[in-house]
Amino acid sequence: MAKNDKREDIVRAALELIAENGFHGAPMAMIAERAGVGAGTIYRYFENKDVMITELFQELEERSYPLIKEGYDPEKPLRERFLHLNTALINYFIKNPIEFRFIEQFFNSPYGVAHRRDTLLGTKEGCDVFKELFEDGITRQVMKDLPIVILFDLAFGPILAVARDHILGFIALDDVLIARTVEACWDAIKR
Amino acid sequence: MAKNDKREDIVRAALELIAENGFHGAPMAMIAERAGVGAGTIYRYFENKDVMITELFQELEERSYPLIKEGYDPEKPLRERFLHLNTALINYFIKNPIEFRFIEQFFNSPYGVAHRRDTLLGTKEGCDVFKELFEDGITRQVMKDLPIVILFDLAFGPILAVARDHILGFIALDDVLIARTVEACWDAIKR
DNA sequence: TCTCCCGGAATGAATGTTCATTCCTTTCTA
DNA sequence: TAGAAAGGAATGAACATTCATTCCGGGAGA
Repeated sequence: MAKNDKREDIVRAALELIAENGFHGAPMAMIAERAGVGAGTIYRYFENKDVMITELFQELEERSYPLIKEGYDPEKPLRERFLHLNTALINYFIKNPIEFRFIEQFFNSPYGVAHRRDTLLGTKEGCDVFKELFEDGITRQVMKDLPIVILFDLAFGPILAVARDHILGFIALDDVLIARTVEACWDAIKR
Repeated sequence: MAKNDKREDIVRAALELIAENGFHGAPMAMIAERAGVGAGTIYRYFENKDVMITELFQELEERSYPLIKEGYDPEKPLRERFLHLNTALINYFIKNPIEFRFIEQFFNSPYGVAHRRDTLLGTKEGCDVFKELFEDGITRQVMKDLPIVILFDLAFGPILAVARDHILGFIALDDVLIARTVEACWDAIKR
């Protein structure tokens, strides 16, 4: 029990500090202090900082994936499925700003490039639902016949940008604005 | 003459190393070595690393802005103007991958957030042409009536993502693919 | 024409700081 | 009381920055 508590404290502290200040604004000593833990203790739970960051990301991924798929019905029409997923995604981001900022940092770092390479090219599970959705959309001629990667970019590029602008305070998203933004993404990929 | 040469060498070396390895993979000593210059020499041209990075970005901005505006005709119809600008932008990125990667690093760092704040909220010149274009599009009811910031994100989010994926080798863009991607961005923002 | 200085430019070893990681000590727990 | 867990001072590597020293071009004087 105490073991998991301590690990949880470290994870939360690392997440917060990295989200706030980036990887290089989150020294291990500072993470330890915020977690209320000795500097050496972190190394009882994680081999080193790199491993810690990678595991942190994986845990976030596993935690968020079910939330985003919640209520997803693969029998519904394509458009509806897309709107559902993208709305869930943007809502997850703005309701979990700390997590979002960490994910952003992760993707914009060497870790993220490797991860993207595995996901897009390799044989790694992950965005299965999205991939299926796009492949389905192309074969049924509902979406533009573009490489999957470009469809991804058209669909998620703006979502990430909008979420970031909301979290940084450049816009104030509400449900209406979110719905209209997601619709606009649909316009970009639909035929 | 020799003076500018040396400064040029430093700028080029810094640009390359930061684009390749990020800010933290480009120590001053390494920049100096690649520039063929003593470590102390850099400080004859730039007050410190922060100032160097900021000036680097400003120089890139000044150099690229005219290239993107080249051939832009404010009298043409909105759609045509948008396609022209966005195509020029993506072409600039994929023809200058080093510059693109540096700009990406810059925007995904505390430097970039400050810059974005100034550009979007403050009274800083910069994306005048784009801002005018979007405002024009909204008042003429050709574009969706969304906050300018969201239109920016819909238009440029995918462009950045696609350029990155091309440069990292995840897709191979050609003129046709570029044209179709830019059209898709137009679909996202048009009414 | 040749020599000798002078001053700014360039250099890179030295400095001080920040950090990840280690490892010996202390504190729990069973 | 033994053994595991936690703590945090110590270590050493990596860095940005400084500064005493060297280099070099060109101008004055012979």
